[in-house]
Amino acid sequence: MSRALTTRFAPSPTGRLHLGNARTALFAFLLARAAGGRFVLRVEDTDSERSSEAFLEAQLADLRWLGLDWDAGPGREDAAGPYRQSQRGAIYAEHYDRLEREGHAYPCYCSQETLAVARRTQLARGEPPRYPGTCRELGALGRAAHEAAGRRPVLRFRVPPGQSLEFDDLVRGPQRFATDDIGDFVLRRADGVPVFFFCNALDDALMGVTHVLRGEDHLANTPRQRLLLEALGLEAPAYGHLPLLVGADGAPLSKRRGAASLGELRERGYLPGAIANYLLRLGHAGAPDGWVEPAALAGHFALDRVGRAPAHFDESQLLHWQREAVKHLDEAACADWLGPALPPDPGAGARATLVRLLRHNVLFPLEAAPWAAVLFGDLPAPSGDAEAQLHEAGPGFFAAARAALELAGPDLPALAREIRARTGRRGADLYRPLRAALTGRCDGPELGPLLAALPLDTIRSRLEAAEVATGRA
RNA sequence: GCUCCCAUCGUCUAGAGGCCCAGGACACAGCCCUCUCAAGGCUGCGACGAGGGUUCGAAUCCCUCUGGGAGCGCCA
Repeated sequence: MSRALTTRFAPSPTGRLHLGNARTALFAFLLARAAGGRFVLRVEDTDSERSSEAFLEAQLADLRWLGLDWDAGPGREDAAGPYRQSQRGAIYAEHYDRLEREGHAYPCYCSQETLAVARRTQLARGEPPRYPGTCRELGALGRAAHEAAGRRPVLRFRVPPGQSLEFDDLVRGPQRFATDDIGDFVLRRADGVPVFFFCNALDDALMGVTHVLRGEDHLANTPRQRLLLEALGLEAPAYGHLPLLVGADGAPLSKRRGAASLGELRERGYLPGAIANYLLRLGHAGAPDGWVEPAALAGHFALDRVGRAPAHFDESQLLHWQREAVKHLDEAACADWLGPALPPDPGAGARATLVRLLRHNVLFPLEAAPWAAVLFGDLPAPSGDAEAQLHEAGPGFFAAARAALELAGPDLPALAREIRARTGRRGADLYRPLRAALTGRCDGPELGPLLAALPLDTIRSRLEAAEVATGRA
């Protein structure tokens, strides 16, 4: 029976997720969904020093927000769990024993200083730095001596010499490595903590992962991990290495260089669909030109359309997808999105009115906030161009507008007709000063609905204020 | 230092020897529409990193250079 295609995302909770992580996660998720397979989330928290519960919670929240639901992982345990590496110590111990028993791994007592010196000399000689093999053939006696001296060994994998390793990378094609280019690598630190190479590969195999998508920086790890799994008699997944995401300066995105985290983008009001639509097209061809609904994303993802060159993150592109995302928001979702940025309770139904008015006029919730004041509070001081608009029209215009309002009411077509009859103004000459007086600015939603949403008294007093401000005789 | 990878408009990309004096999207500029902003429509700007080959013909194949990236850890 063939296993369902299974992918995974395996973050370390040592910080917030950034866009590069998000893209890797998204692609893995889409690959699974496109094939009707499974998506697993595994937490690589073996480094208790740097991992934190708070980061873990934040990462899980960010992934859920992006729409990446895992079939197995934290909160969705199954027989292959636990899905936190910090809870898998017994499993690792068992495999360490086996590796050592069968001669695939050996204890190494070399000090870090010794190794650093060796590395330096190798580098100076123009050789690649590699473990010199000092402890490789250490007998029982030698070990006993080190132990007696109180040294704690690391466990090293014995890389078989003289072999050529070949495999197909899911995105980069055929790869070939020589085992002679790979030094014996560490599987377990002296303090007993398992290292990435080991638990990452082992867990993938144990959790039934069939396709691993990860950053290009892991490409050279792949032969080691395949070697390791082979020694354990486990089936290795297929690996695909995604090109890195780089910033405008061409340097890889990293949190410490100010790359925005997913969480920050979210706090700034970006919509998950905007992020996903952008990411789908970053270093990946074949997506249609227009907006793709989140649920349809998987249908547009194909591994063979993933590029091999580093992709630049460009916020103006993200902004475009944000615009699309807002456009495709329904009213309820829009209210949820805008809600937190609006004042507590501008009054019954007021919030819904605001949302309806602003739906197509703002890109971020922050831009909506000032409108709450415009509609239901005191008018902020007019902008410069609004003020110019006011003076261009003059007090007579606003006096006429006030009189017209008493006759026609707040219905824009009727009101405009009445004002036109009294002032001779029409079109832009009529609407723009009206807008300026009513909102204190020159941009914003359509005037008709705006007028209908404003209390009649507010309209009156703002027209009067404009008349006074422009110098009523 | 050594090994490996990558290279088309500002950005994401199409392009797998003639369909390409290179197509699309975003951005930018202009025009139209319009009470404004946005949206929408139209037009424009804009690239095969350089040099050598191979070929009747190269963005596509080969070589060199340049530029960028990755890896070589008791980091993940």
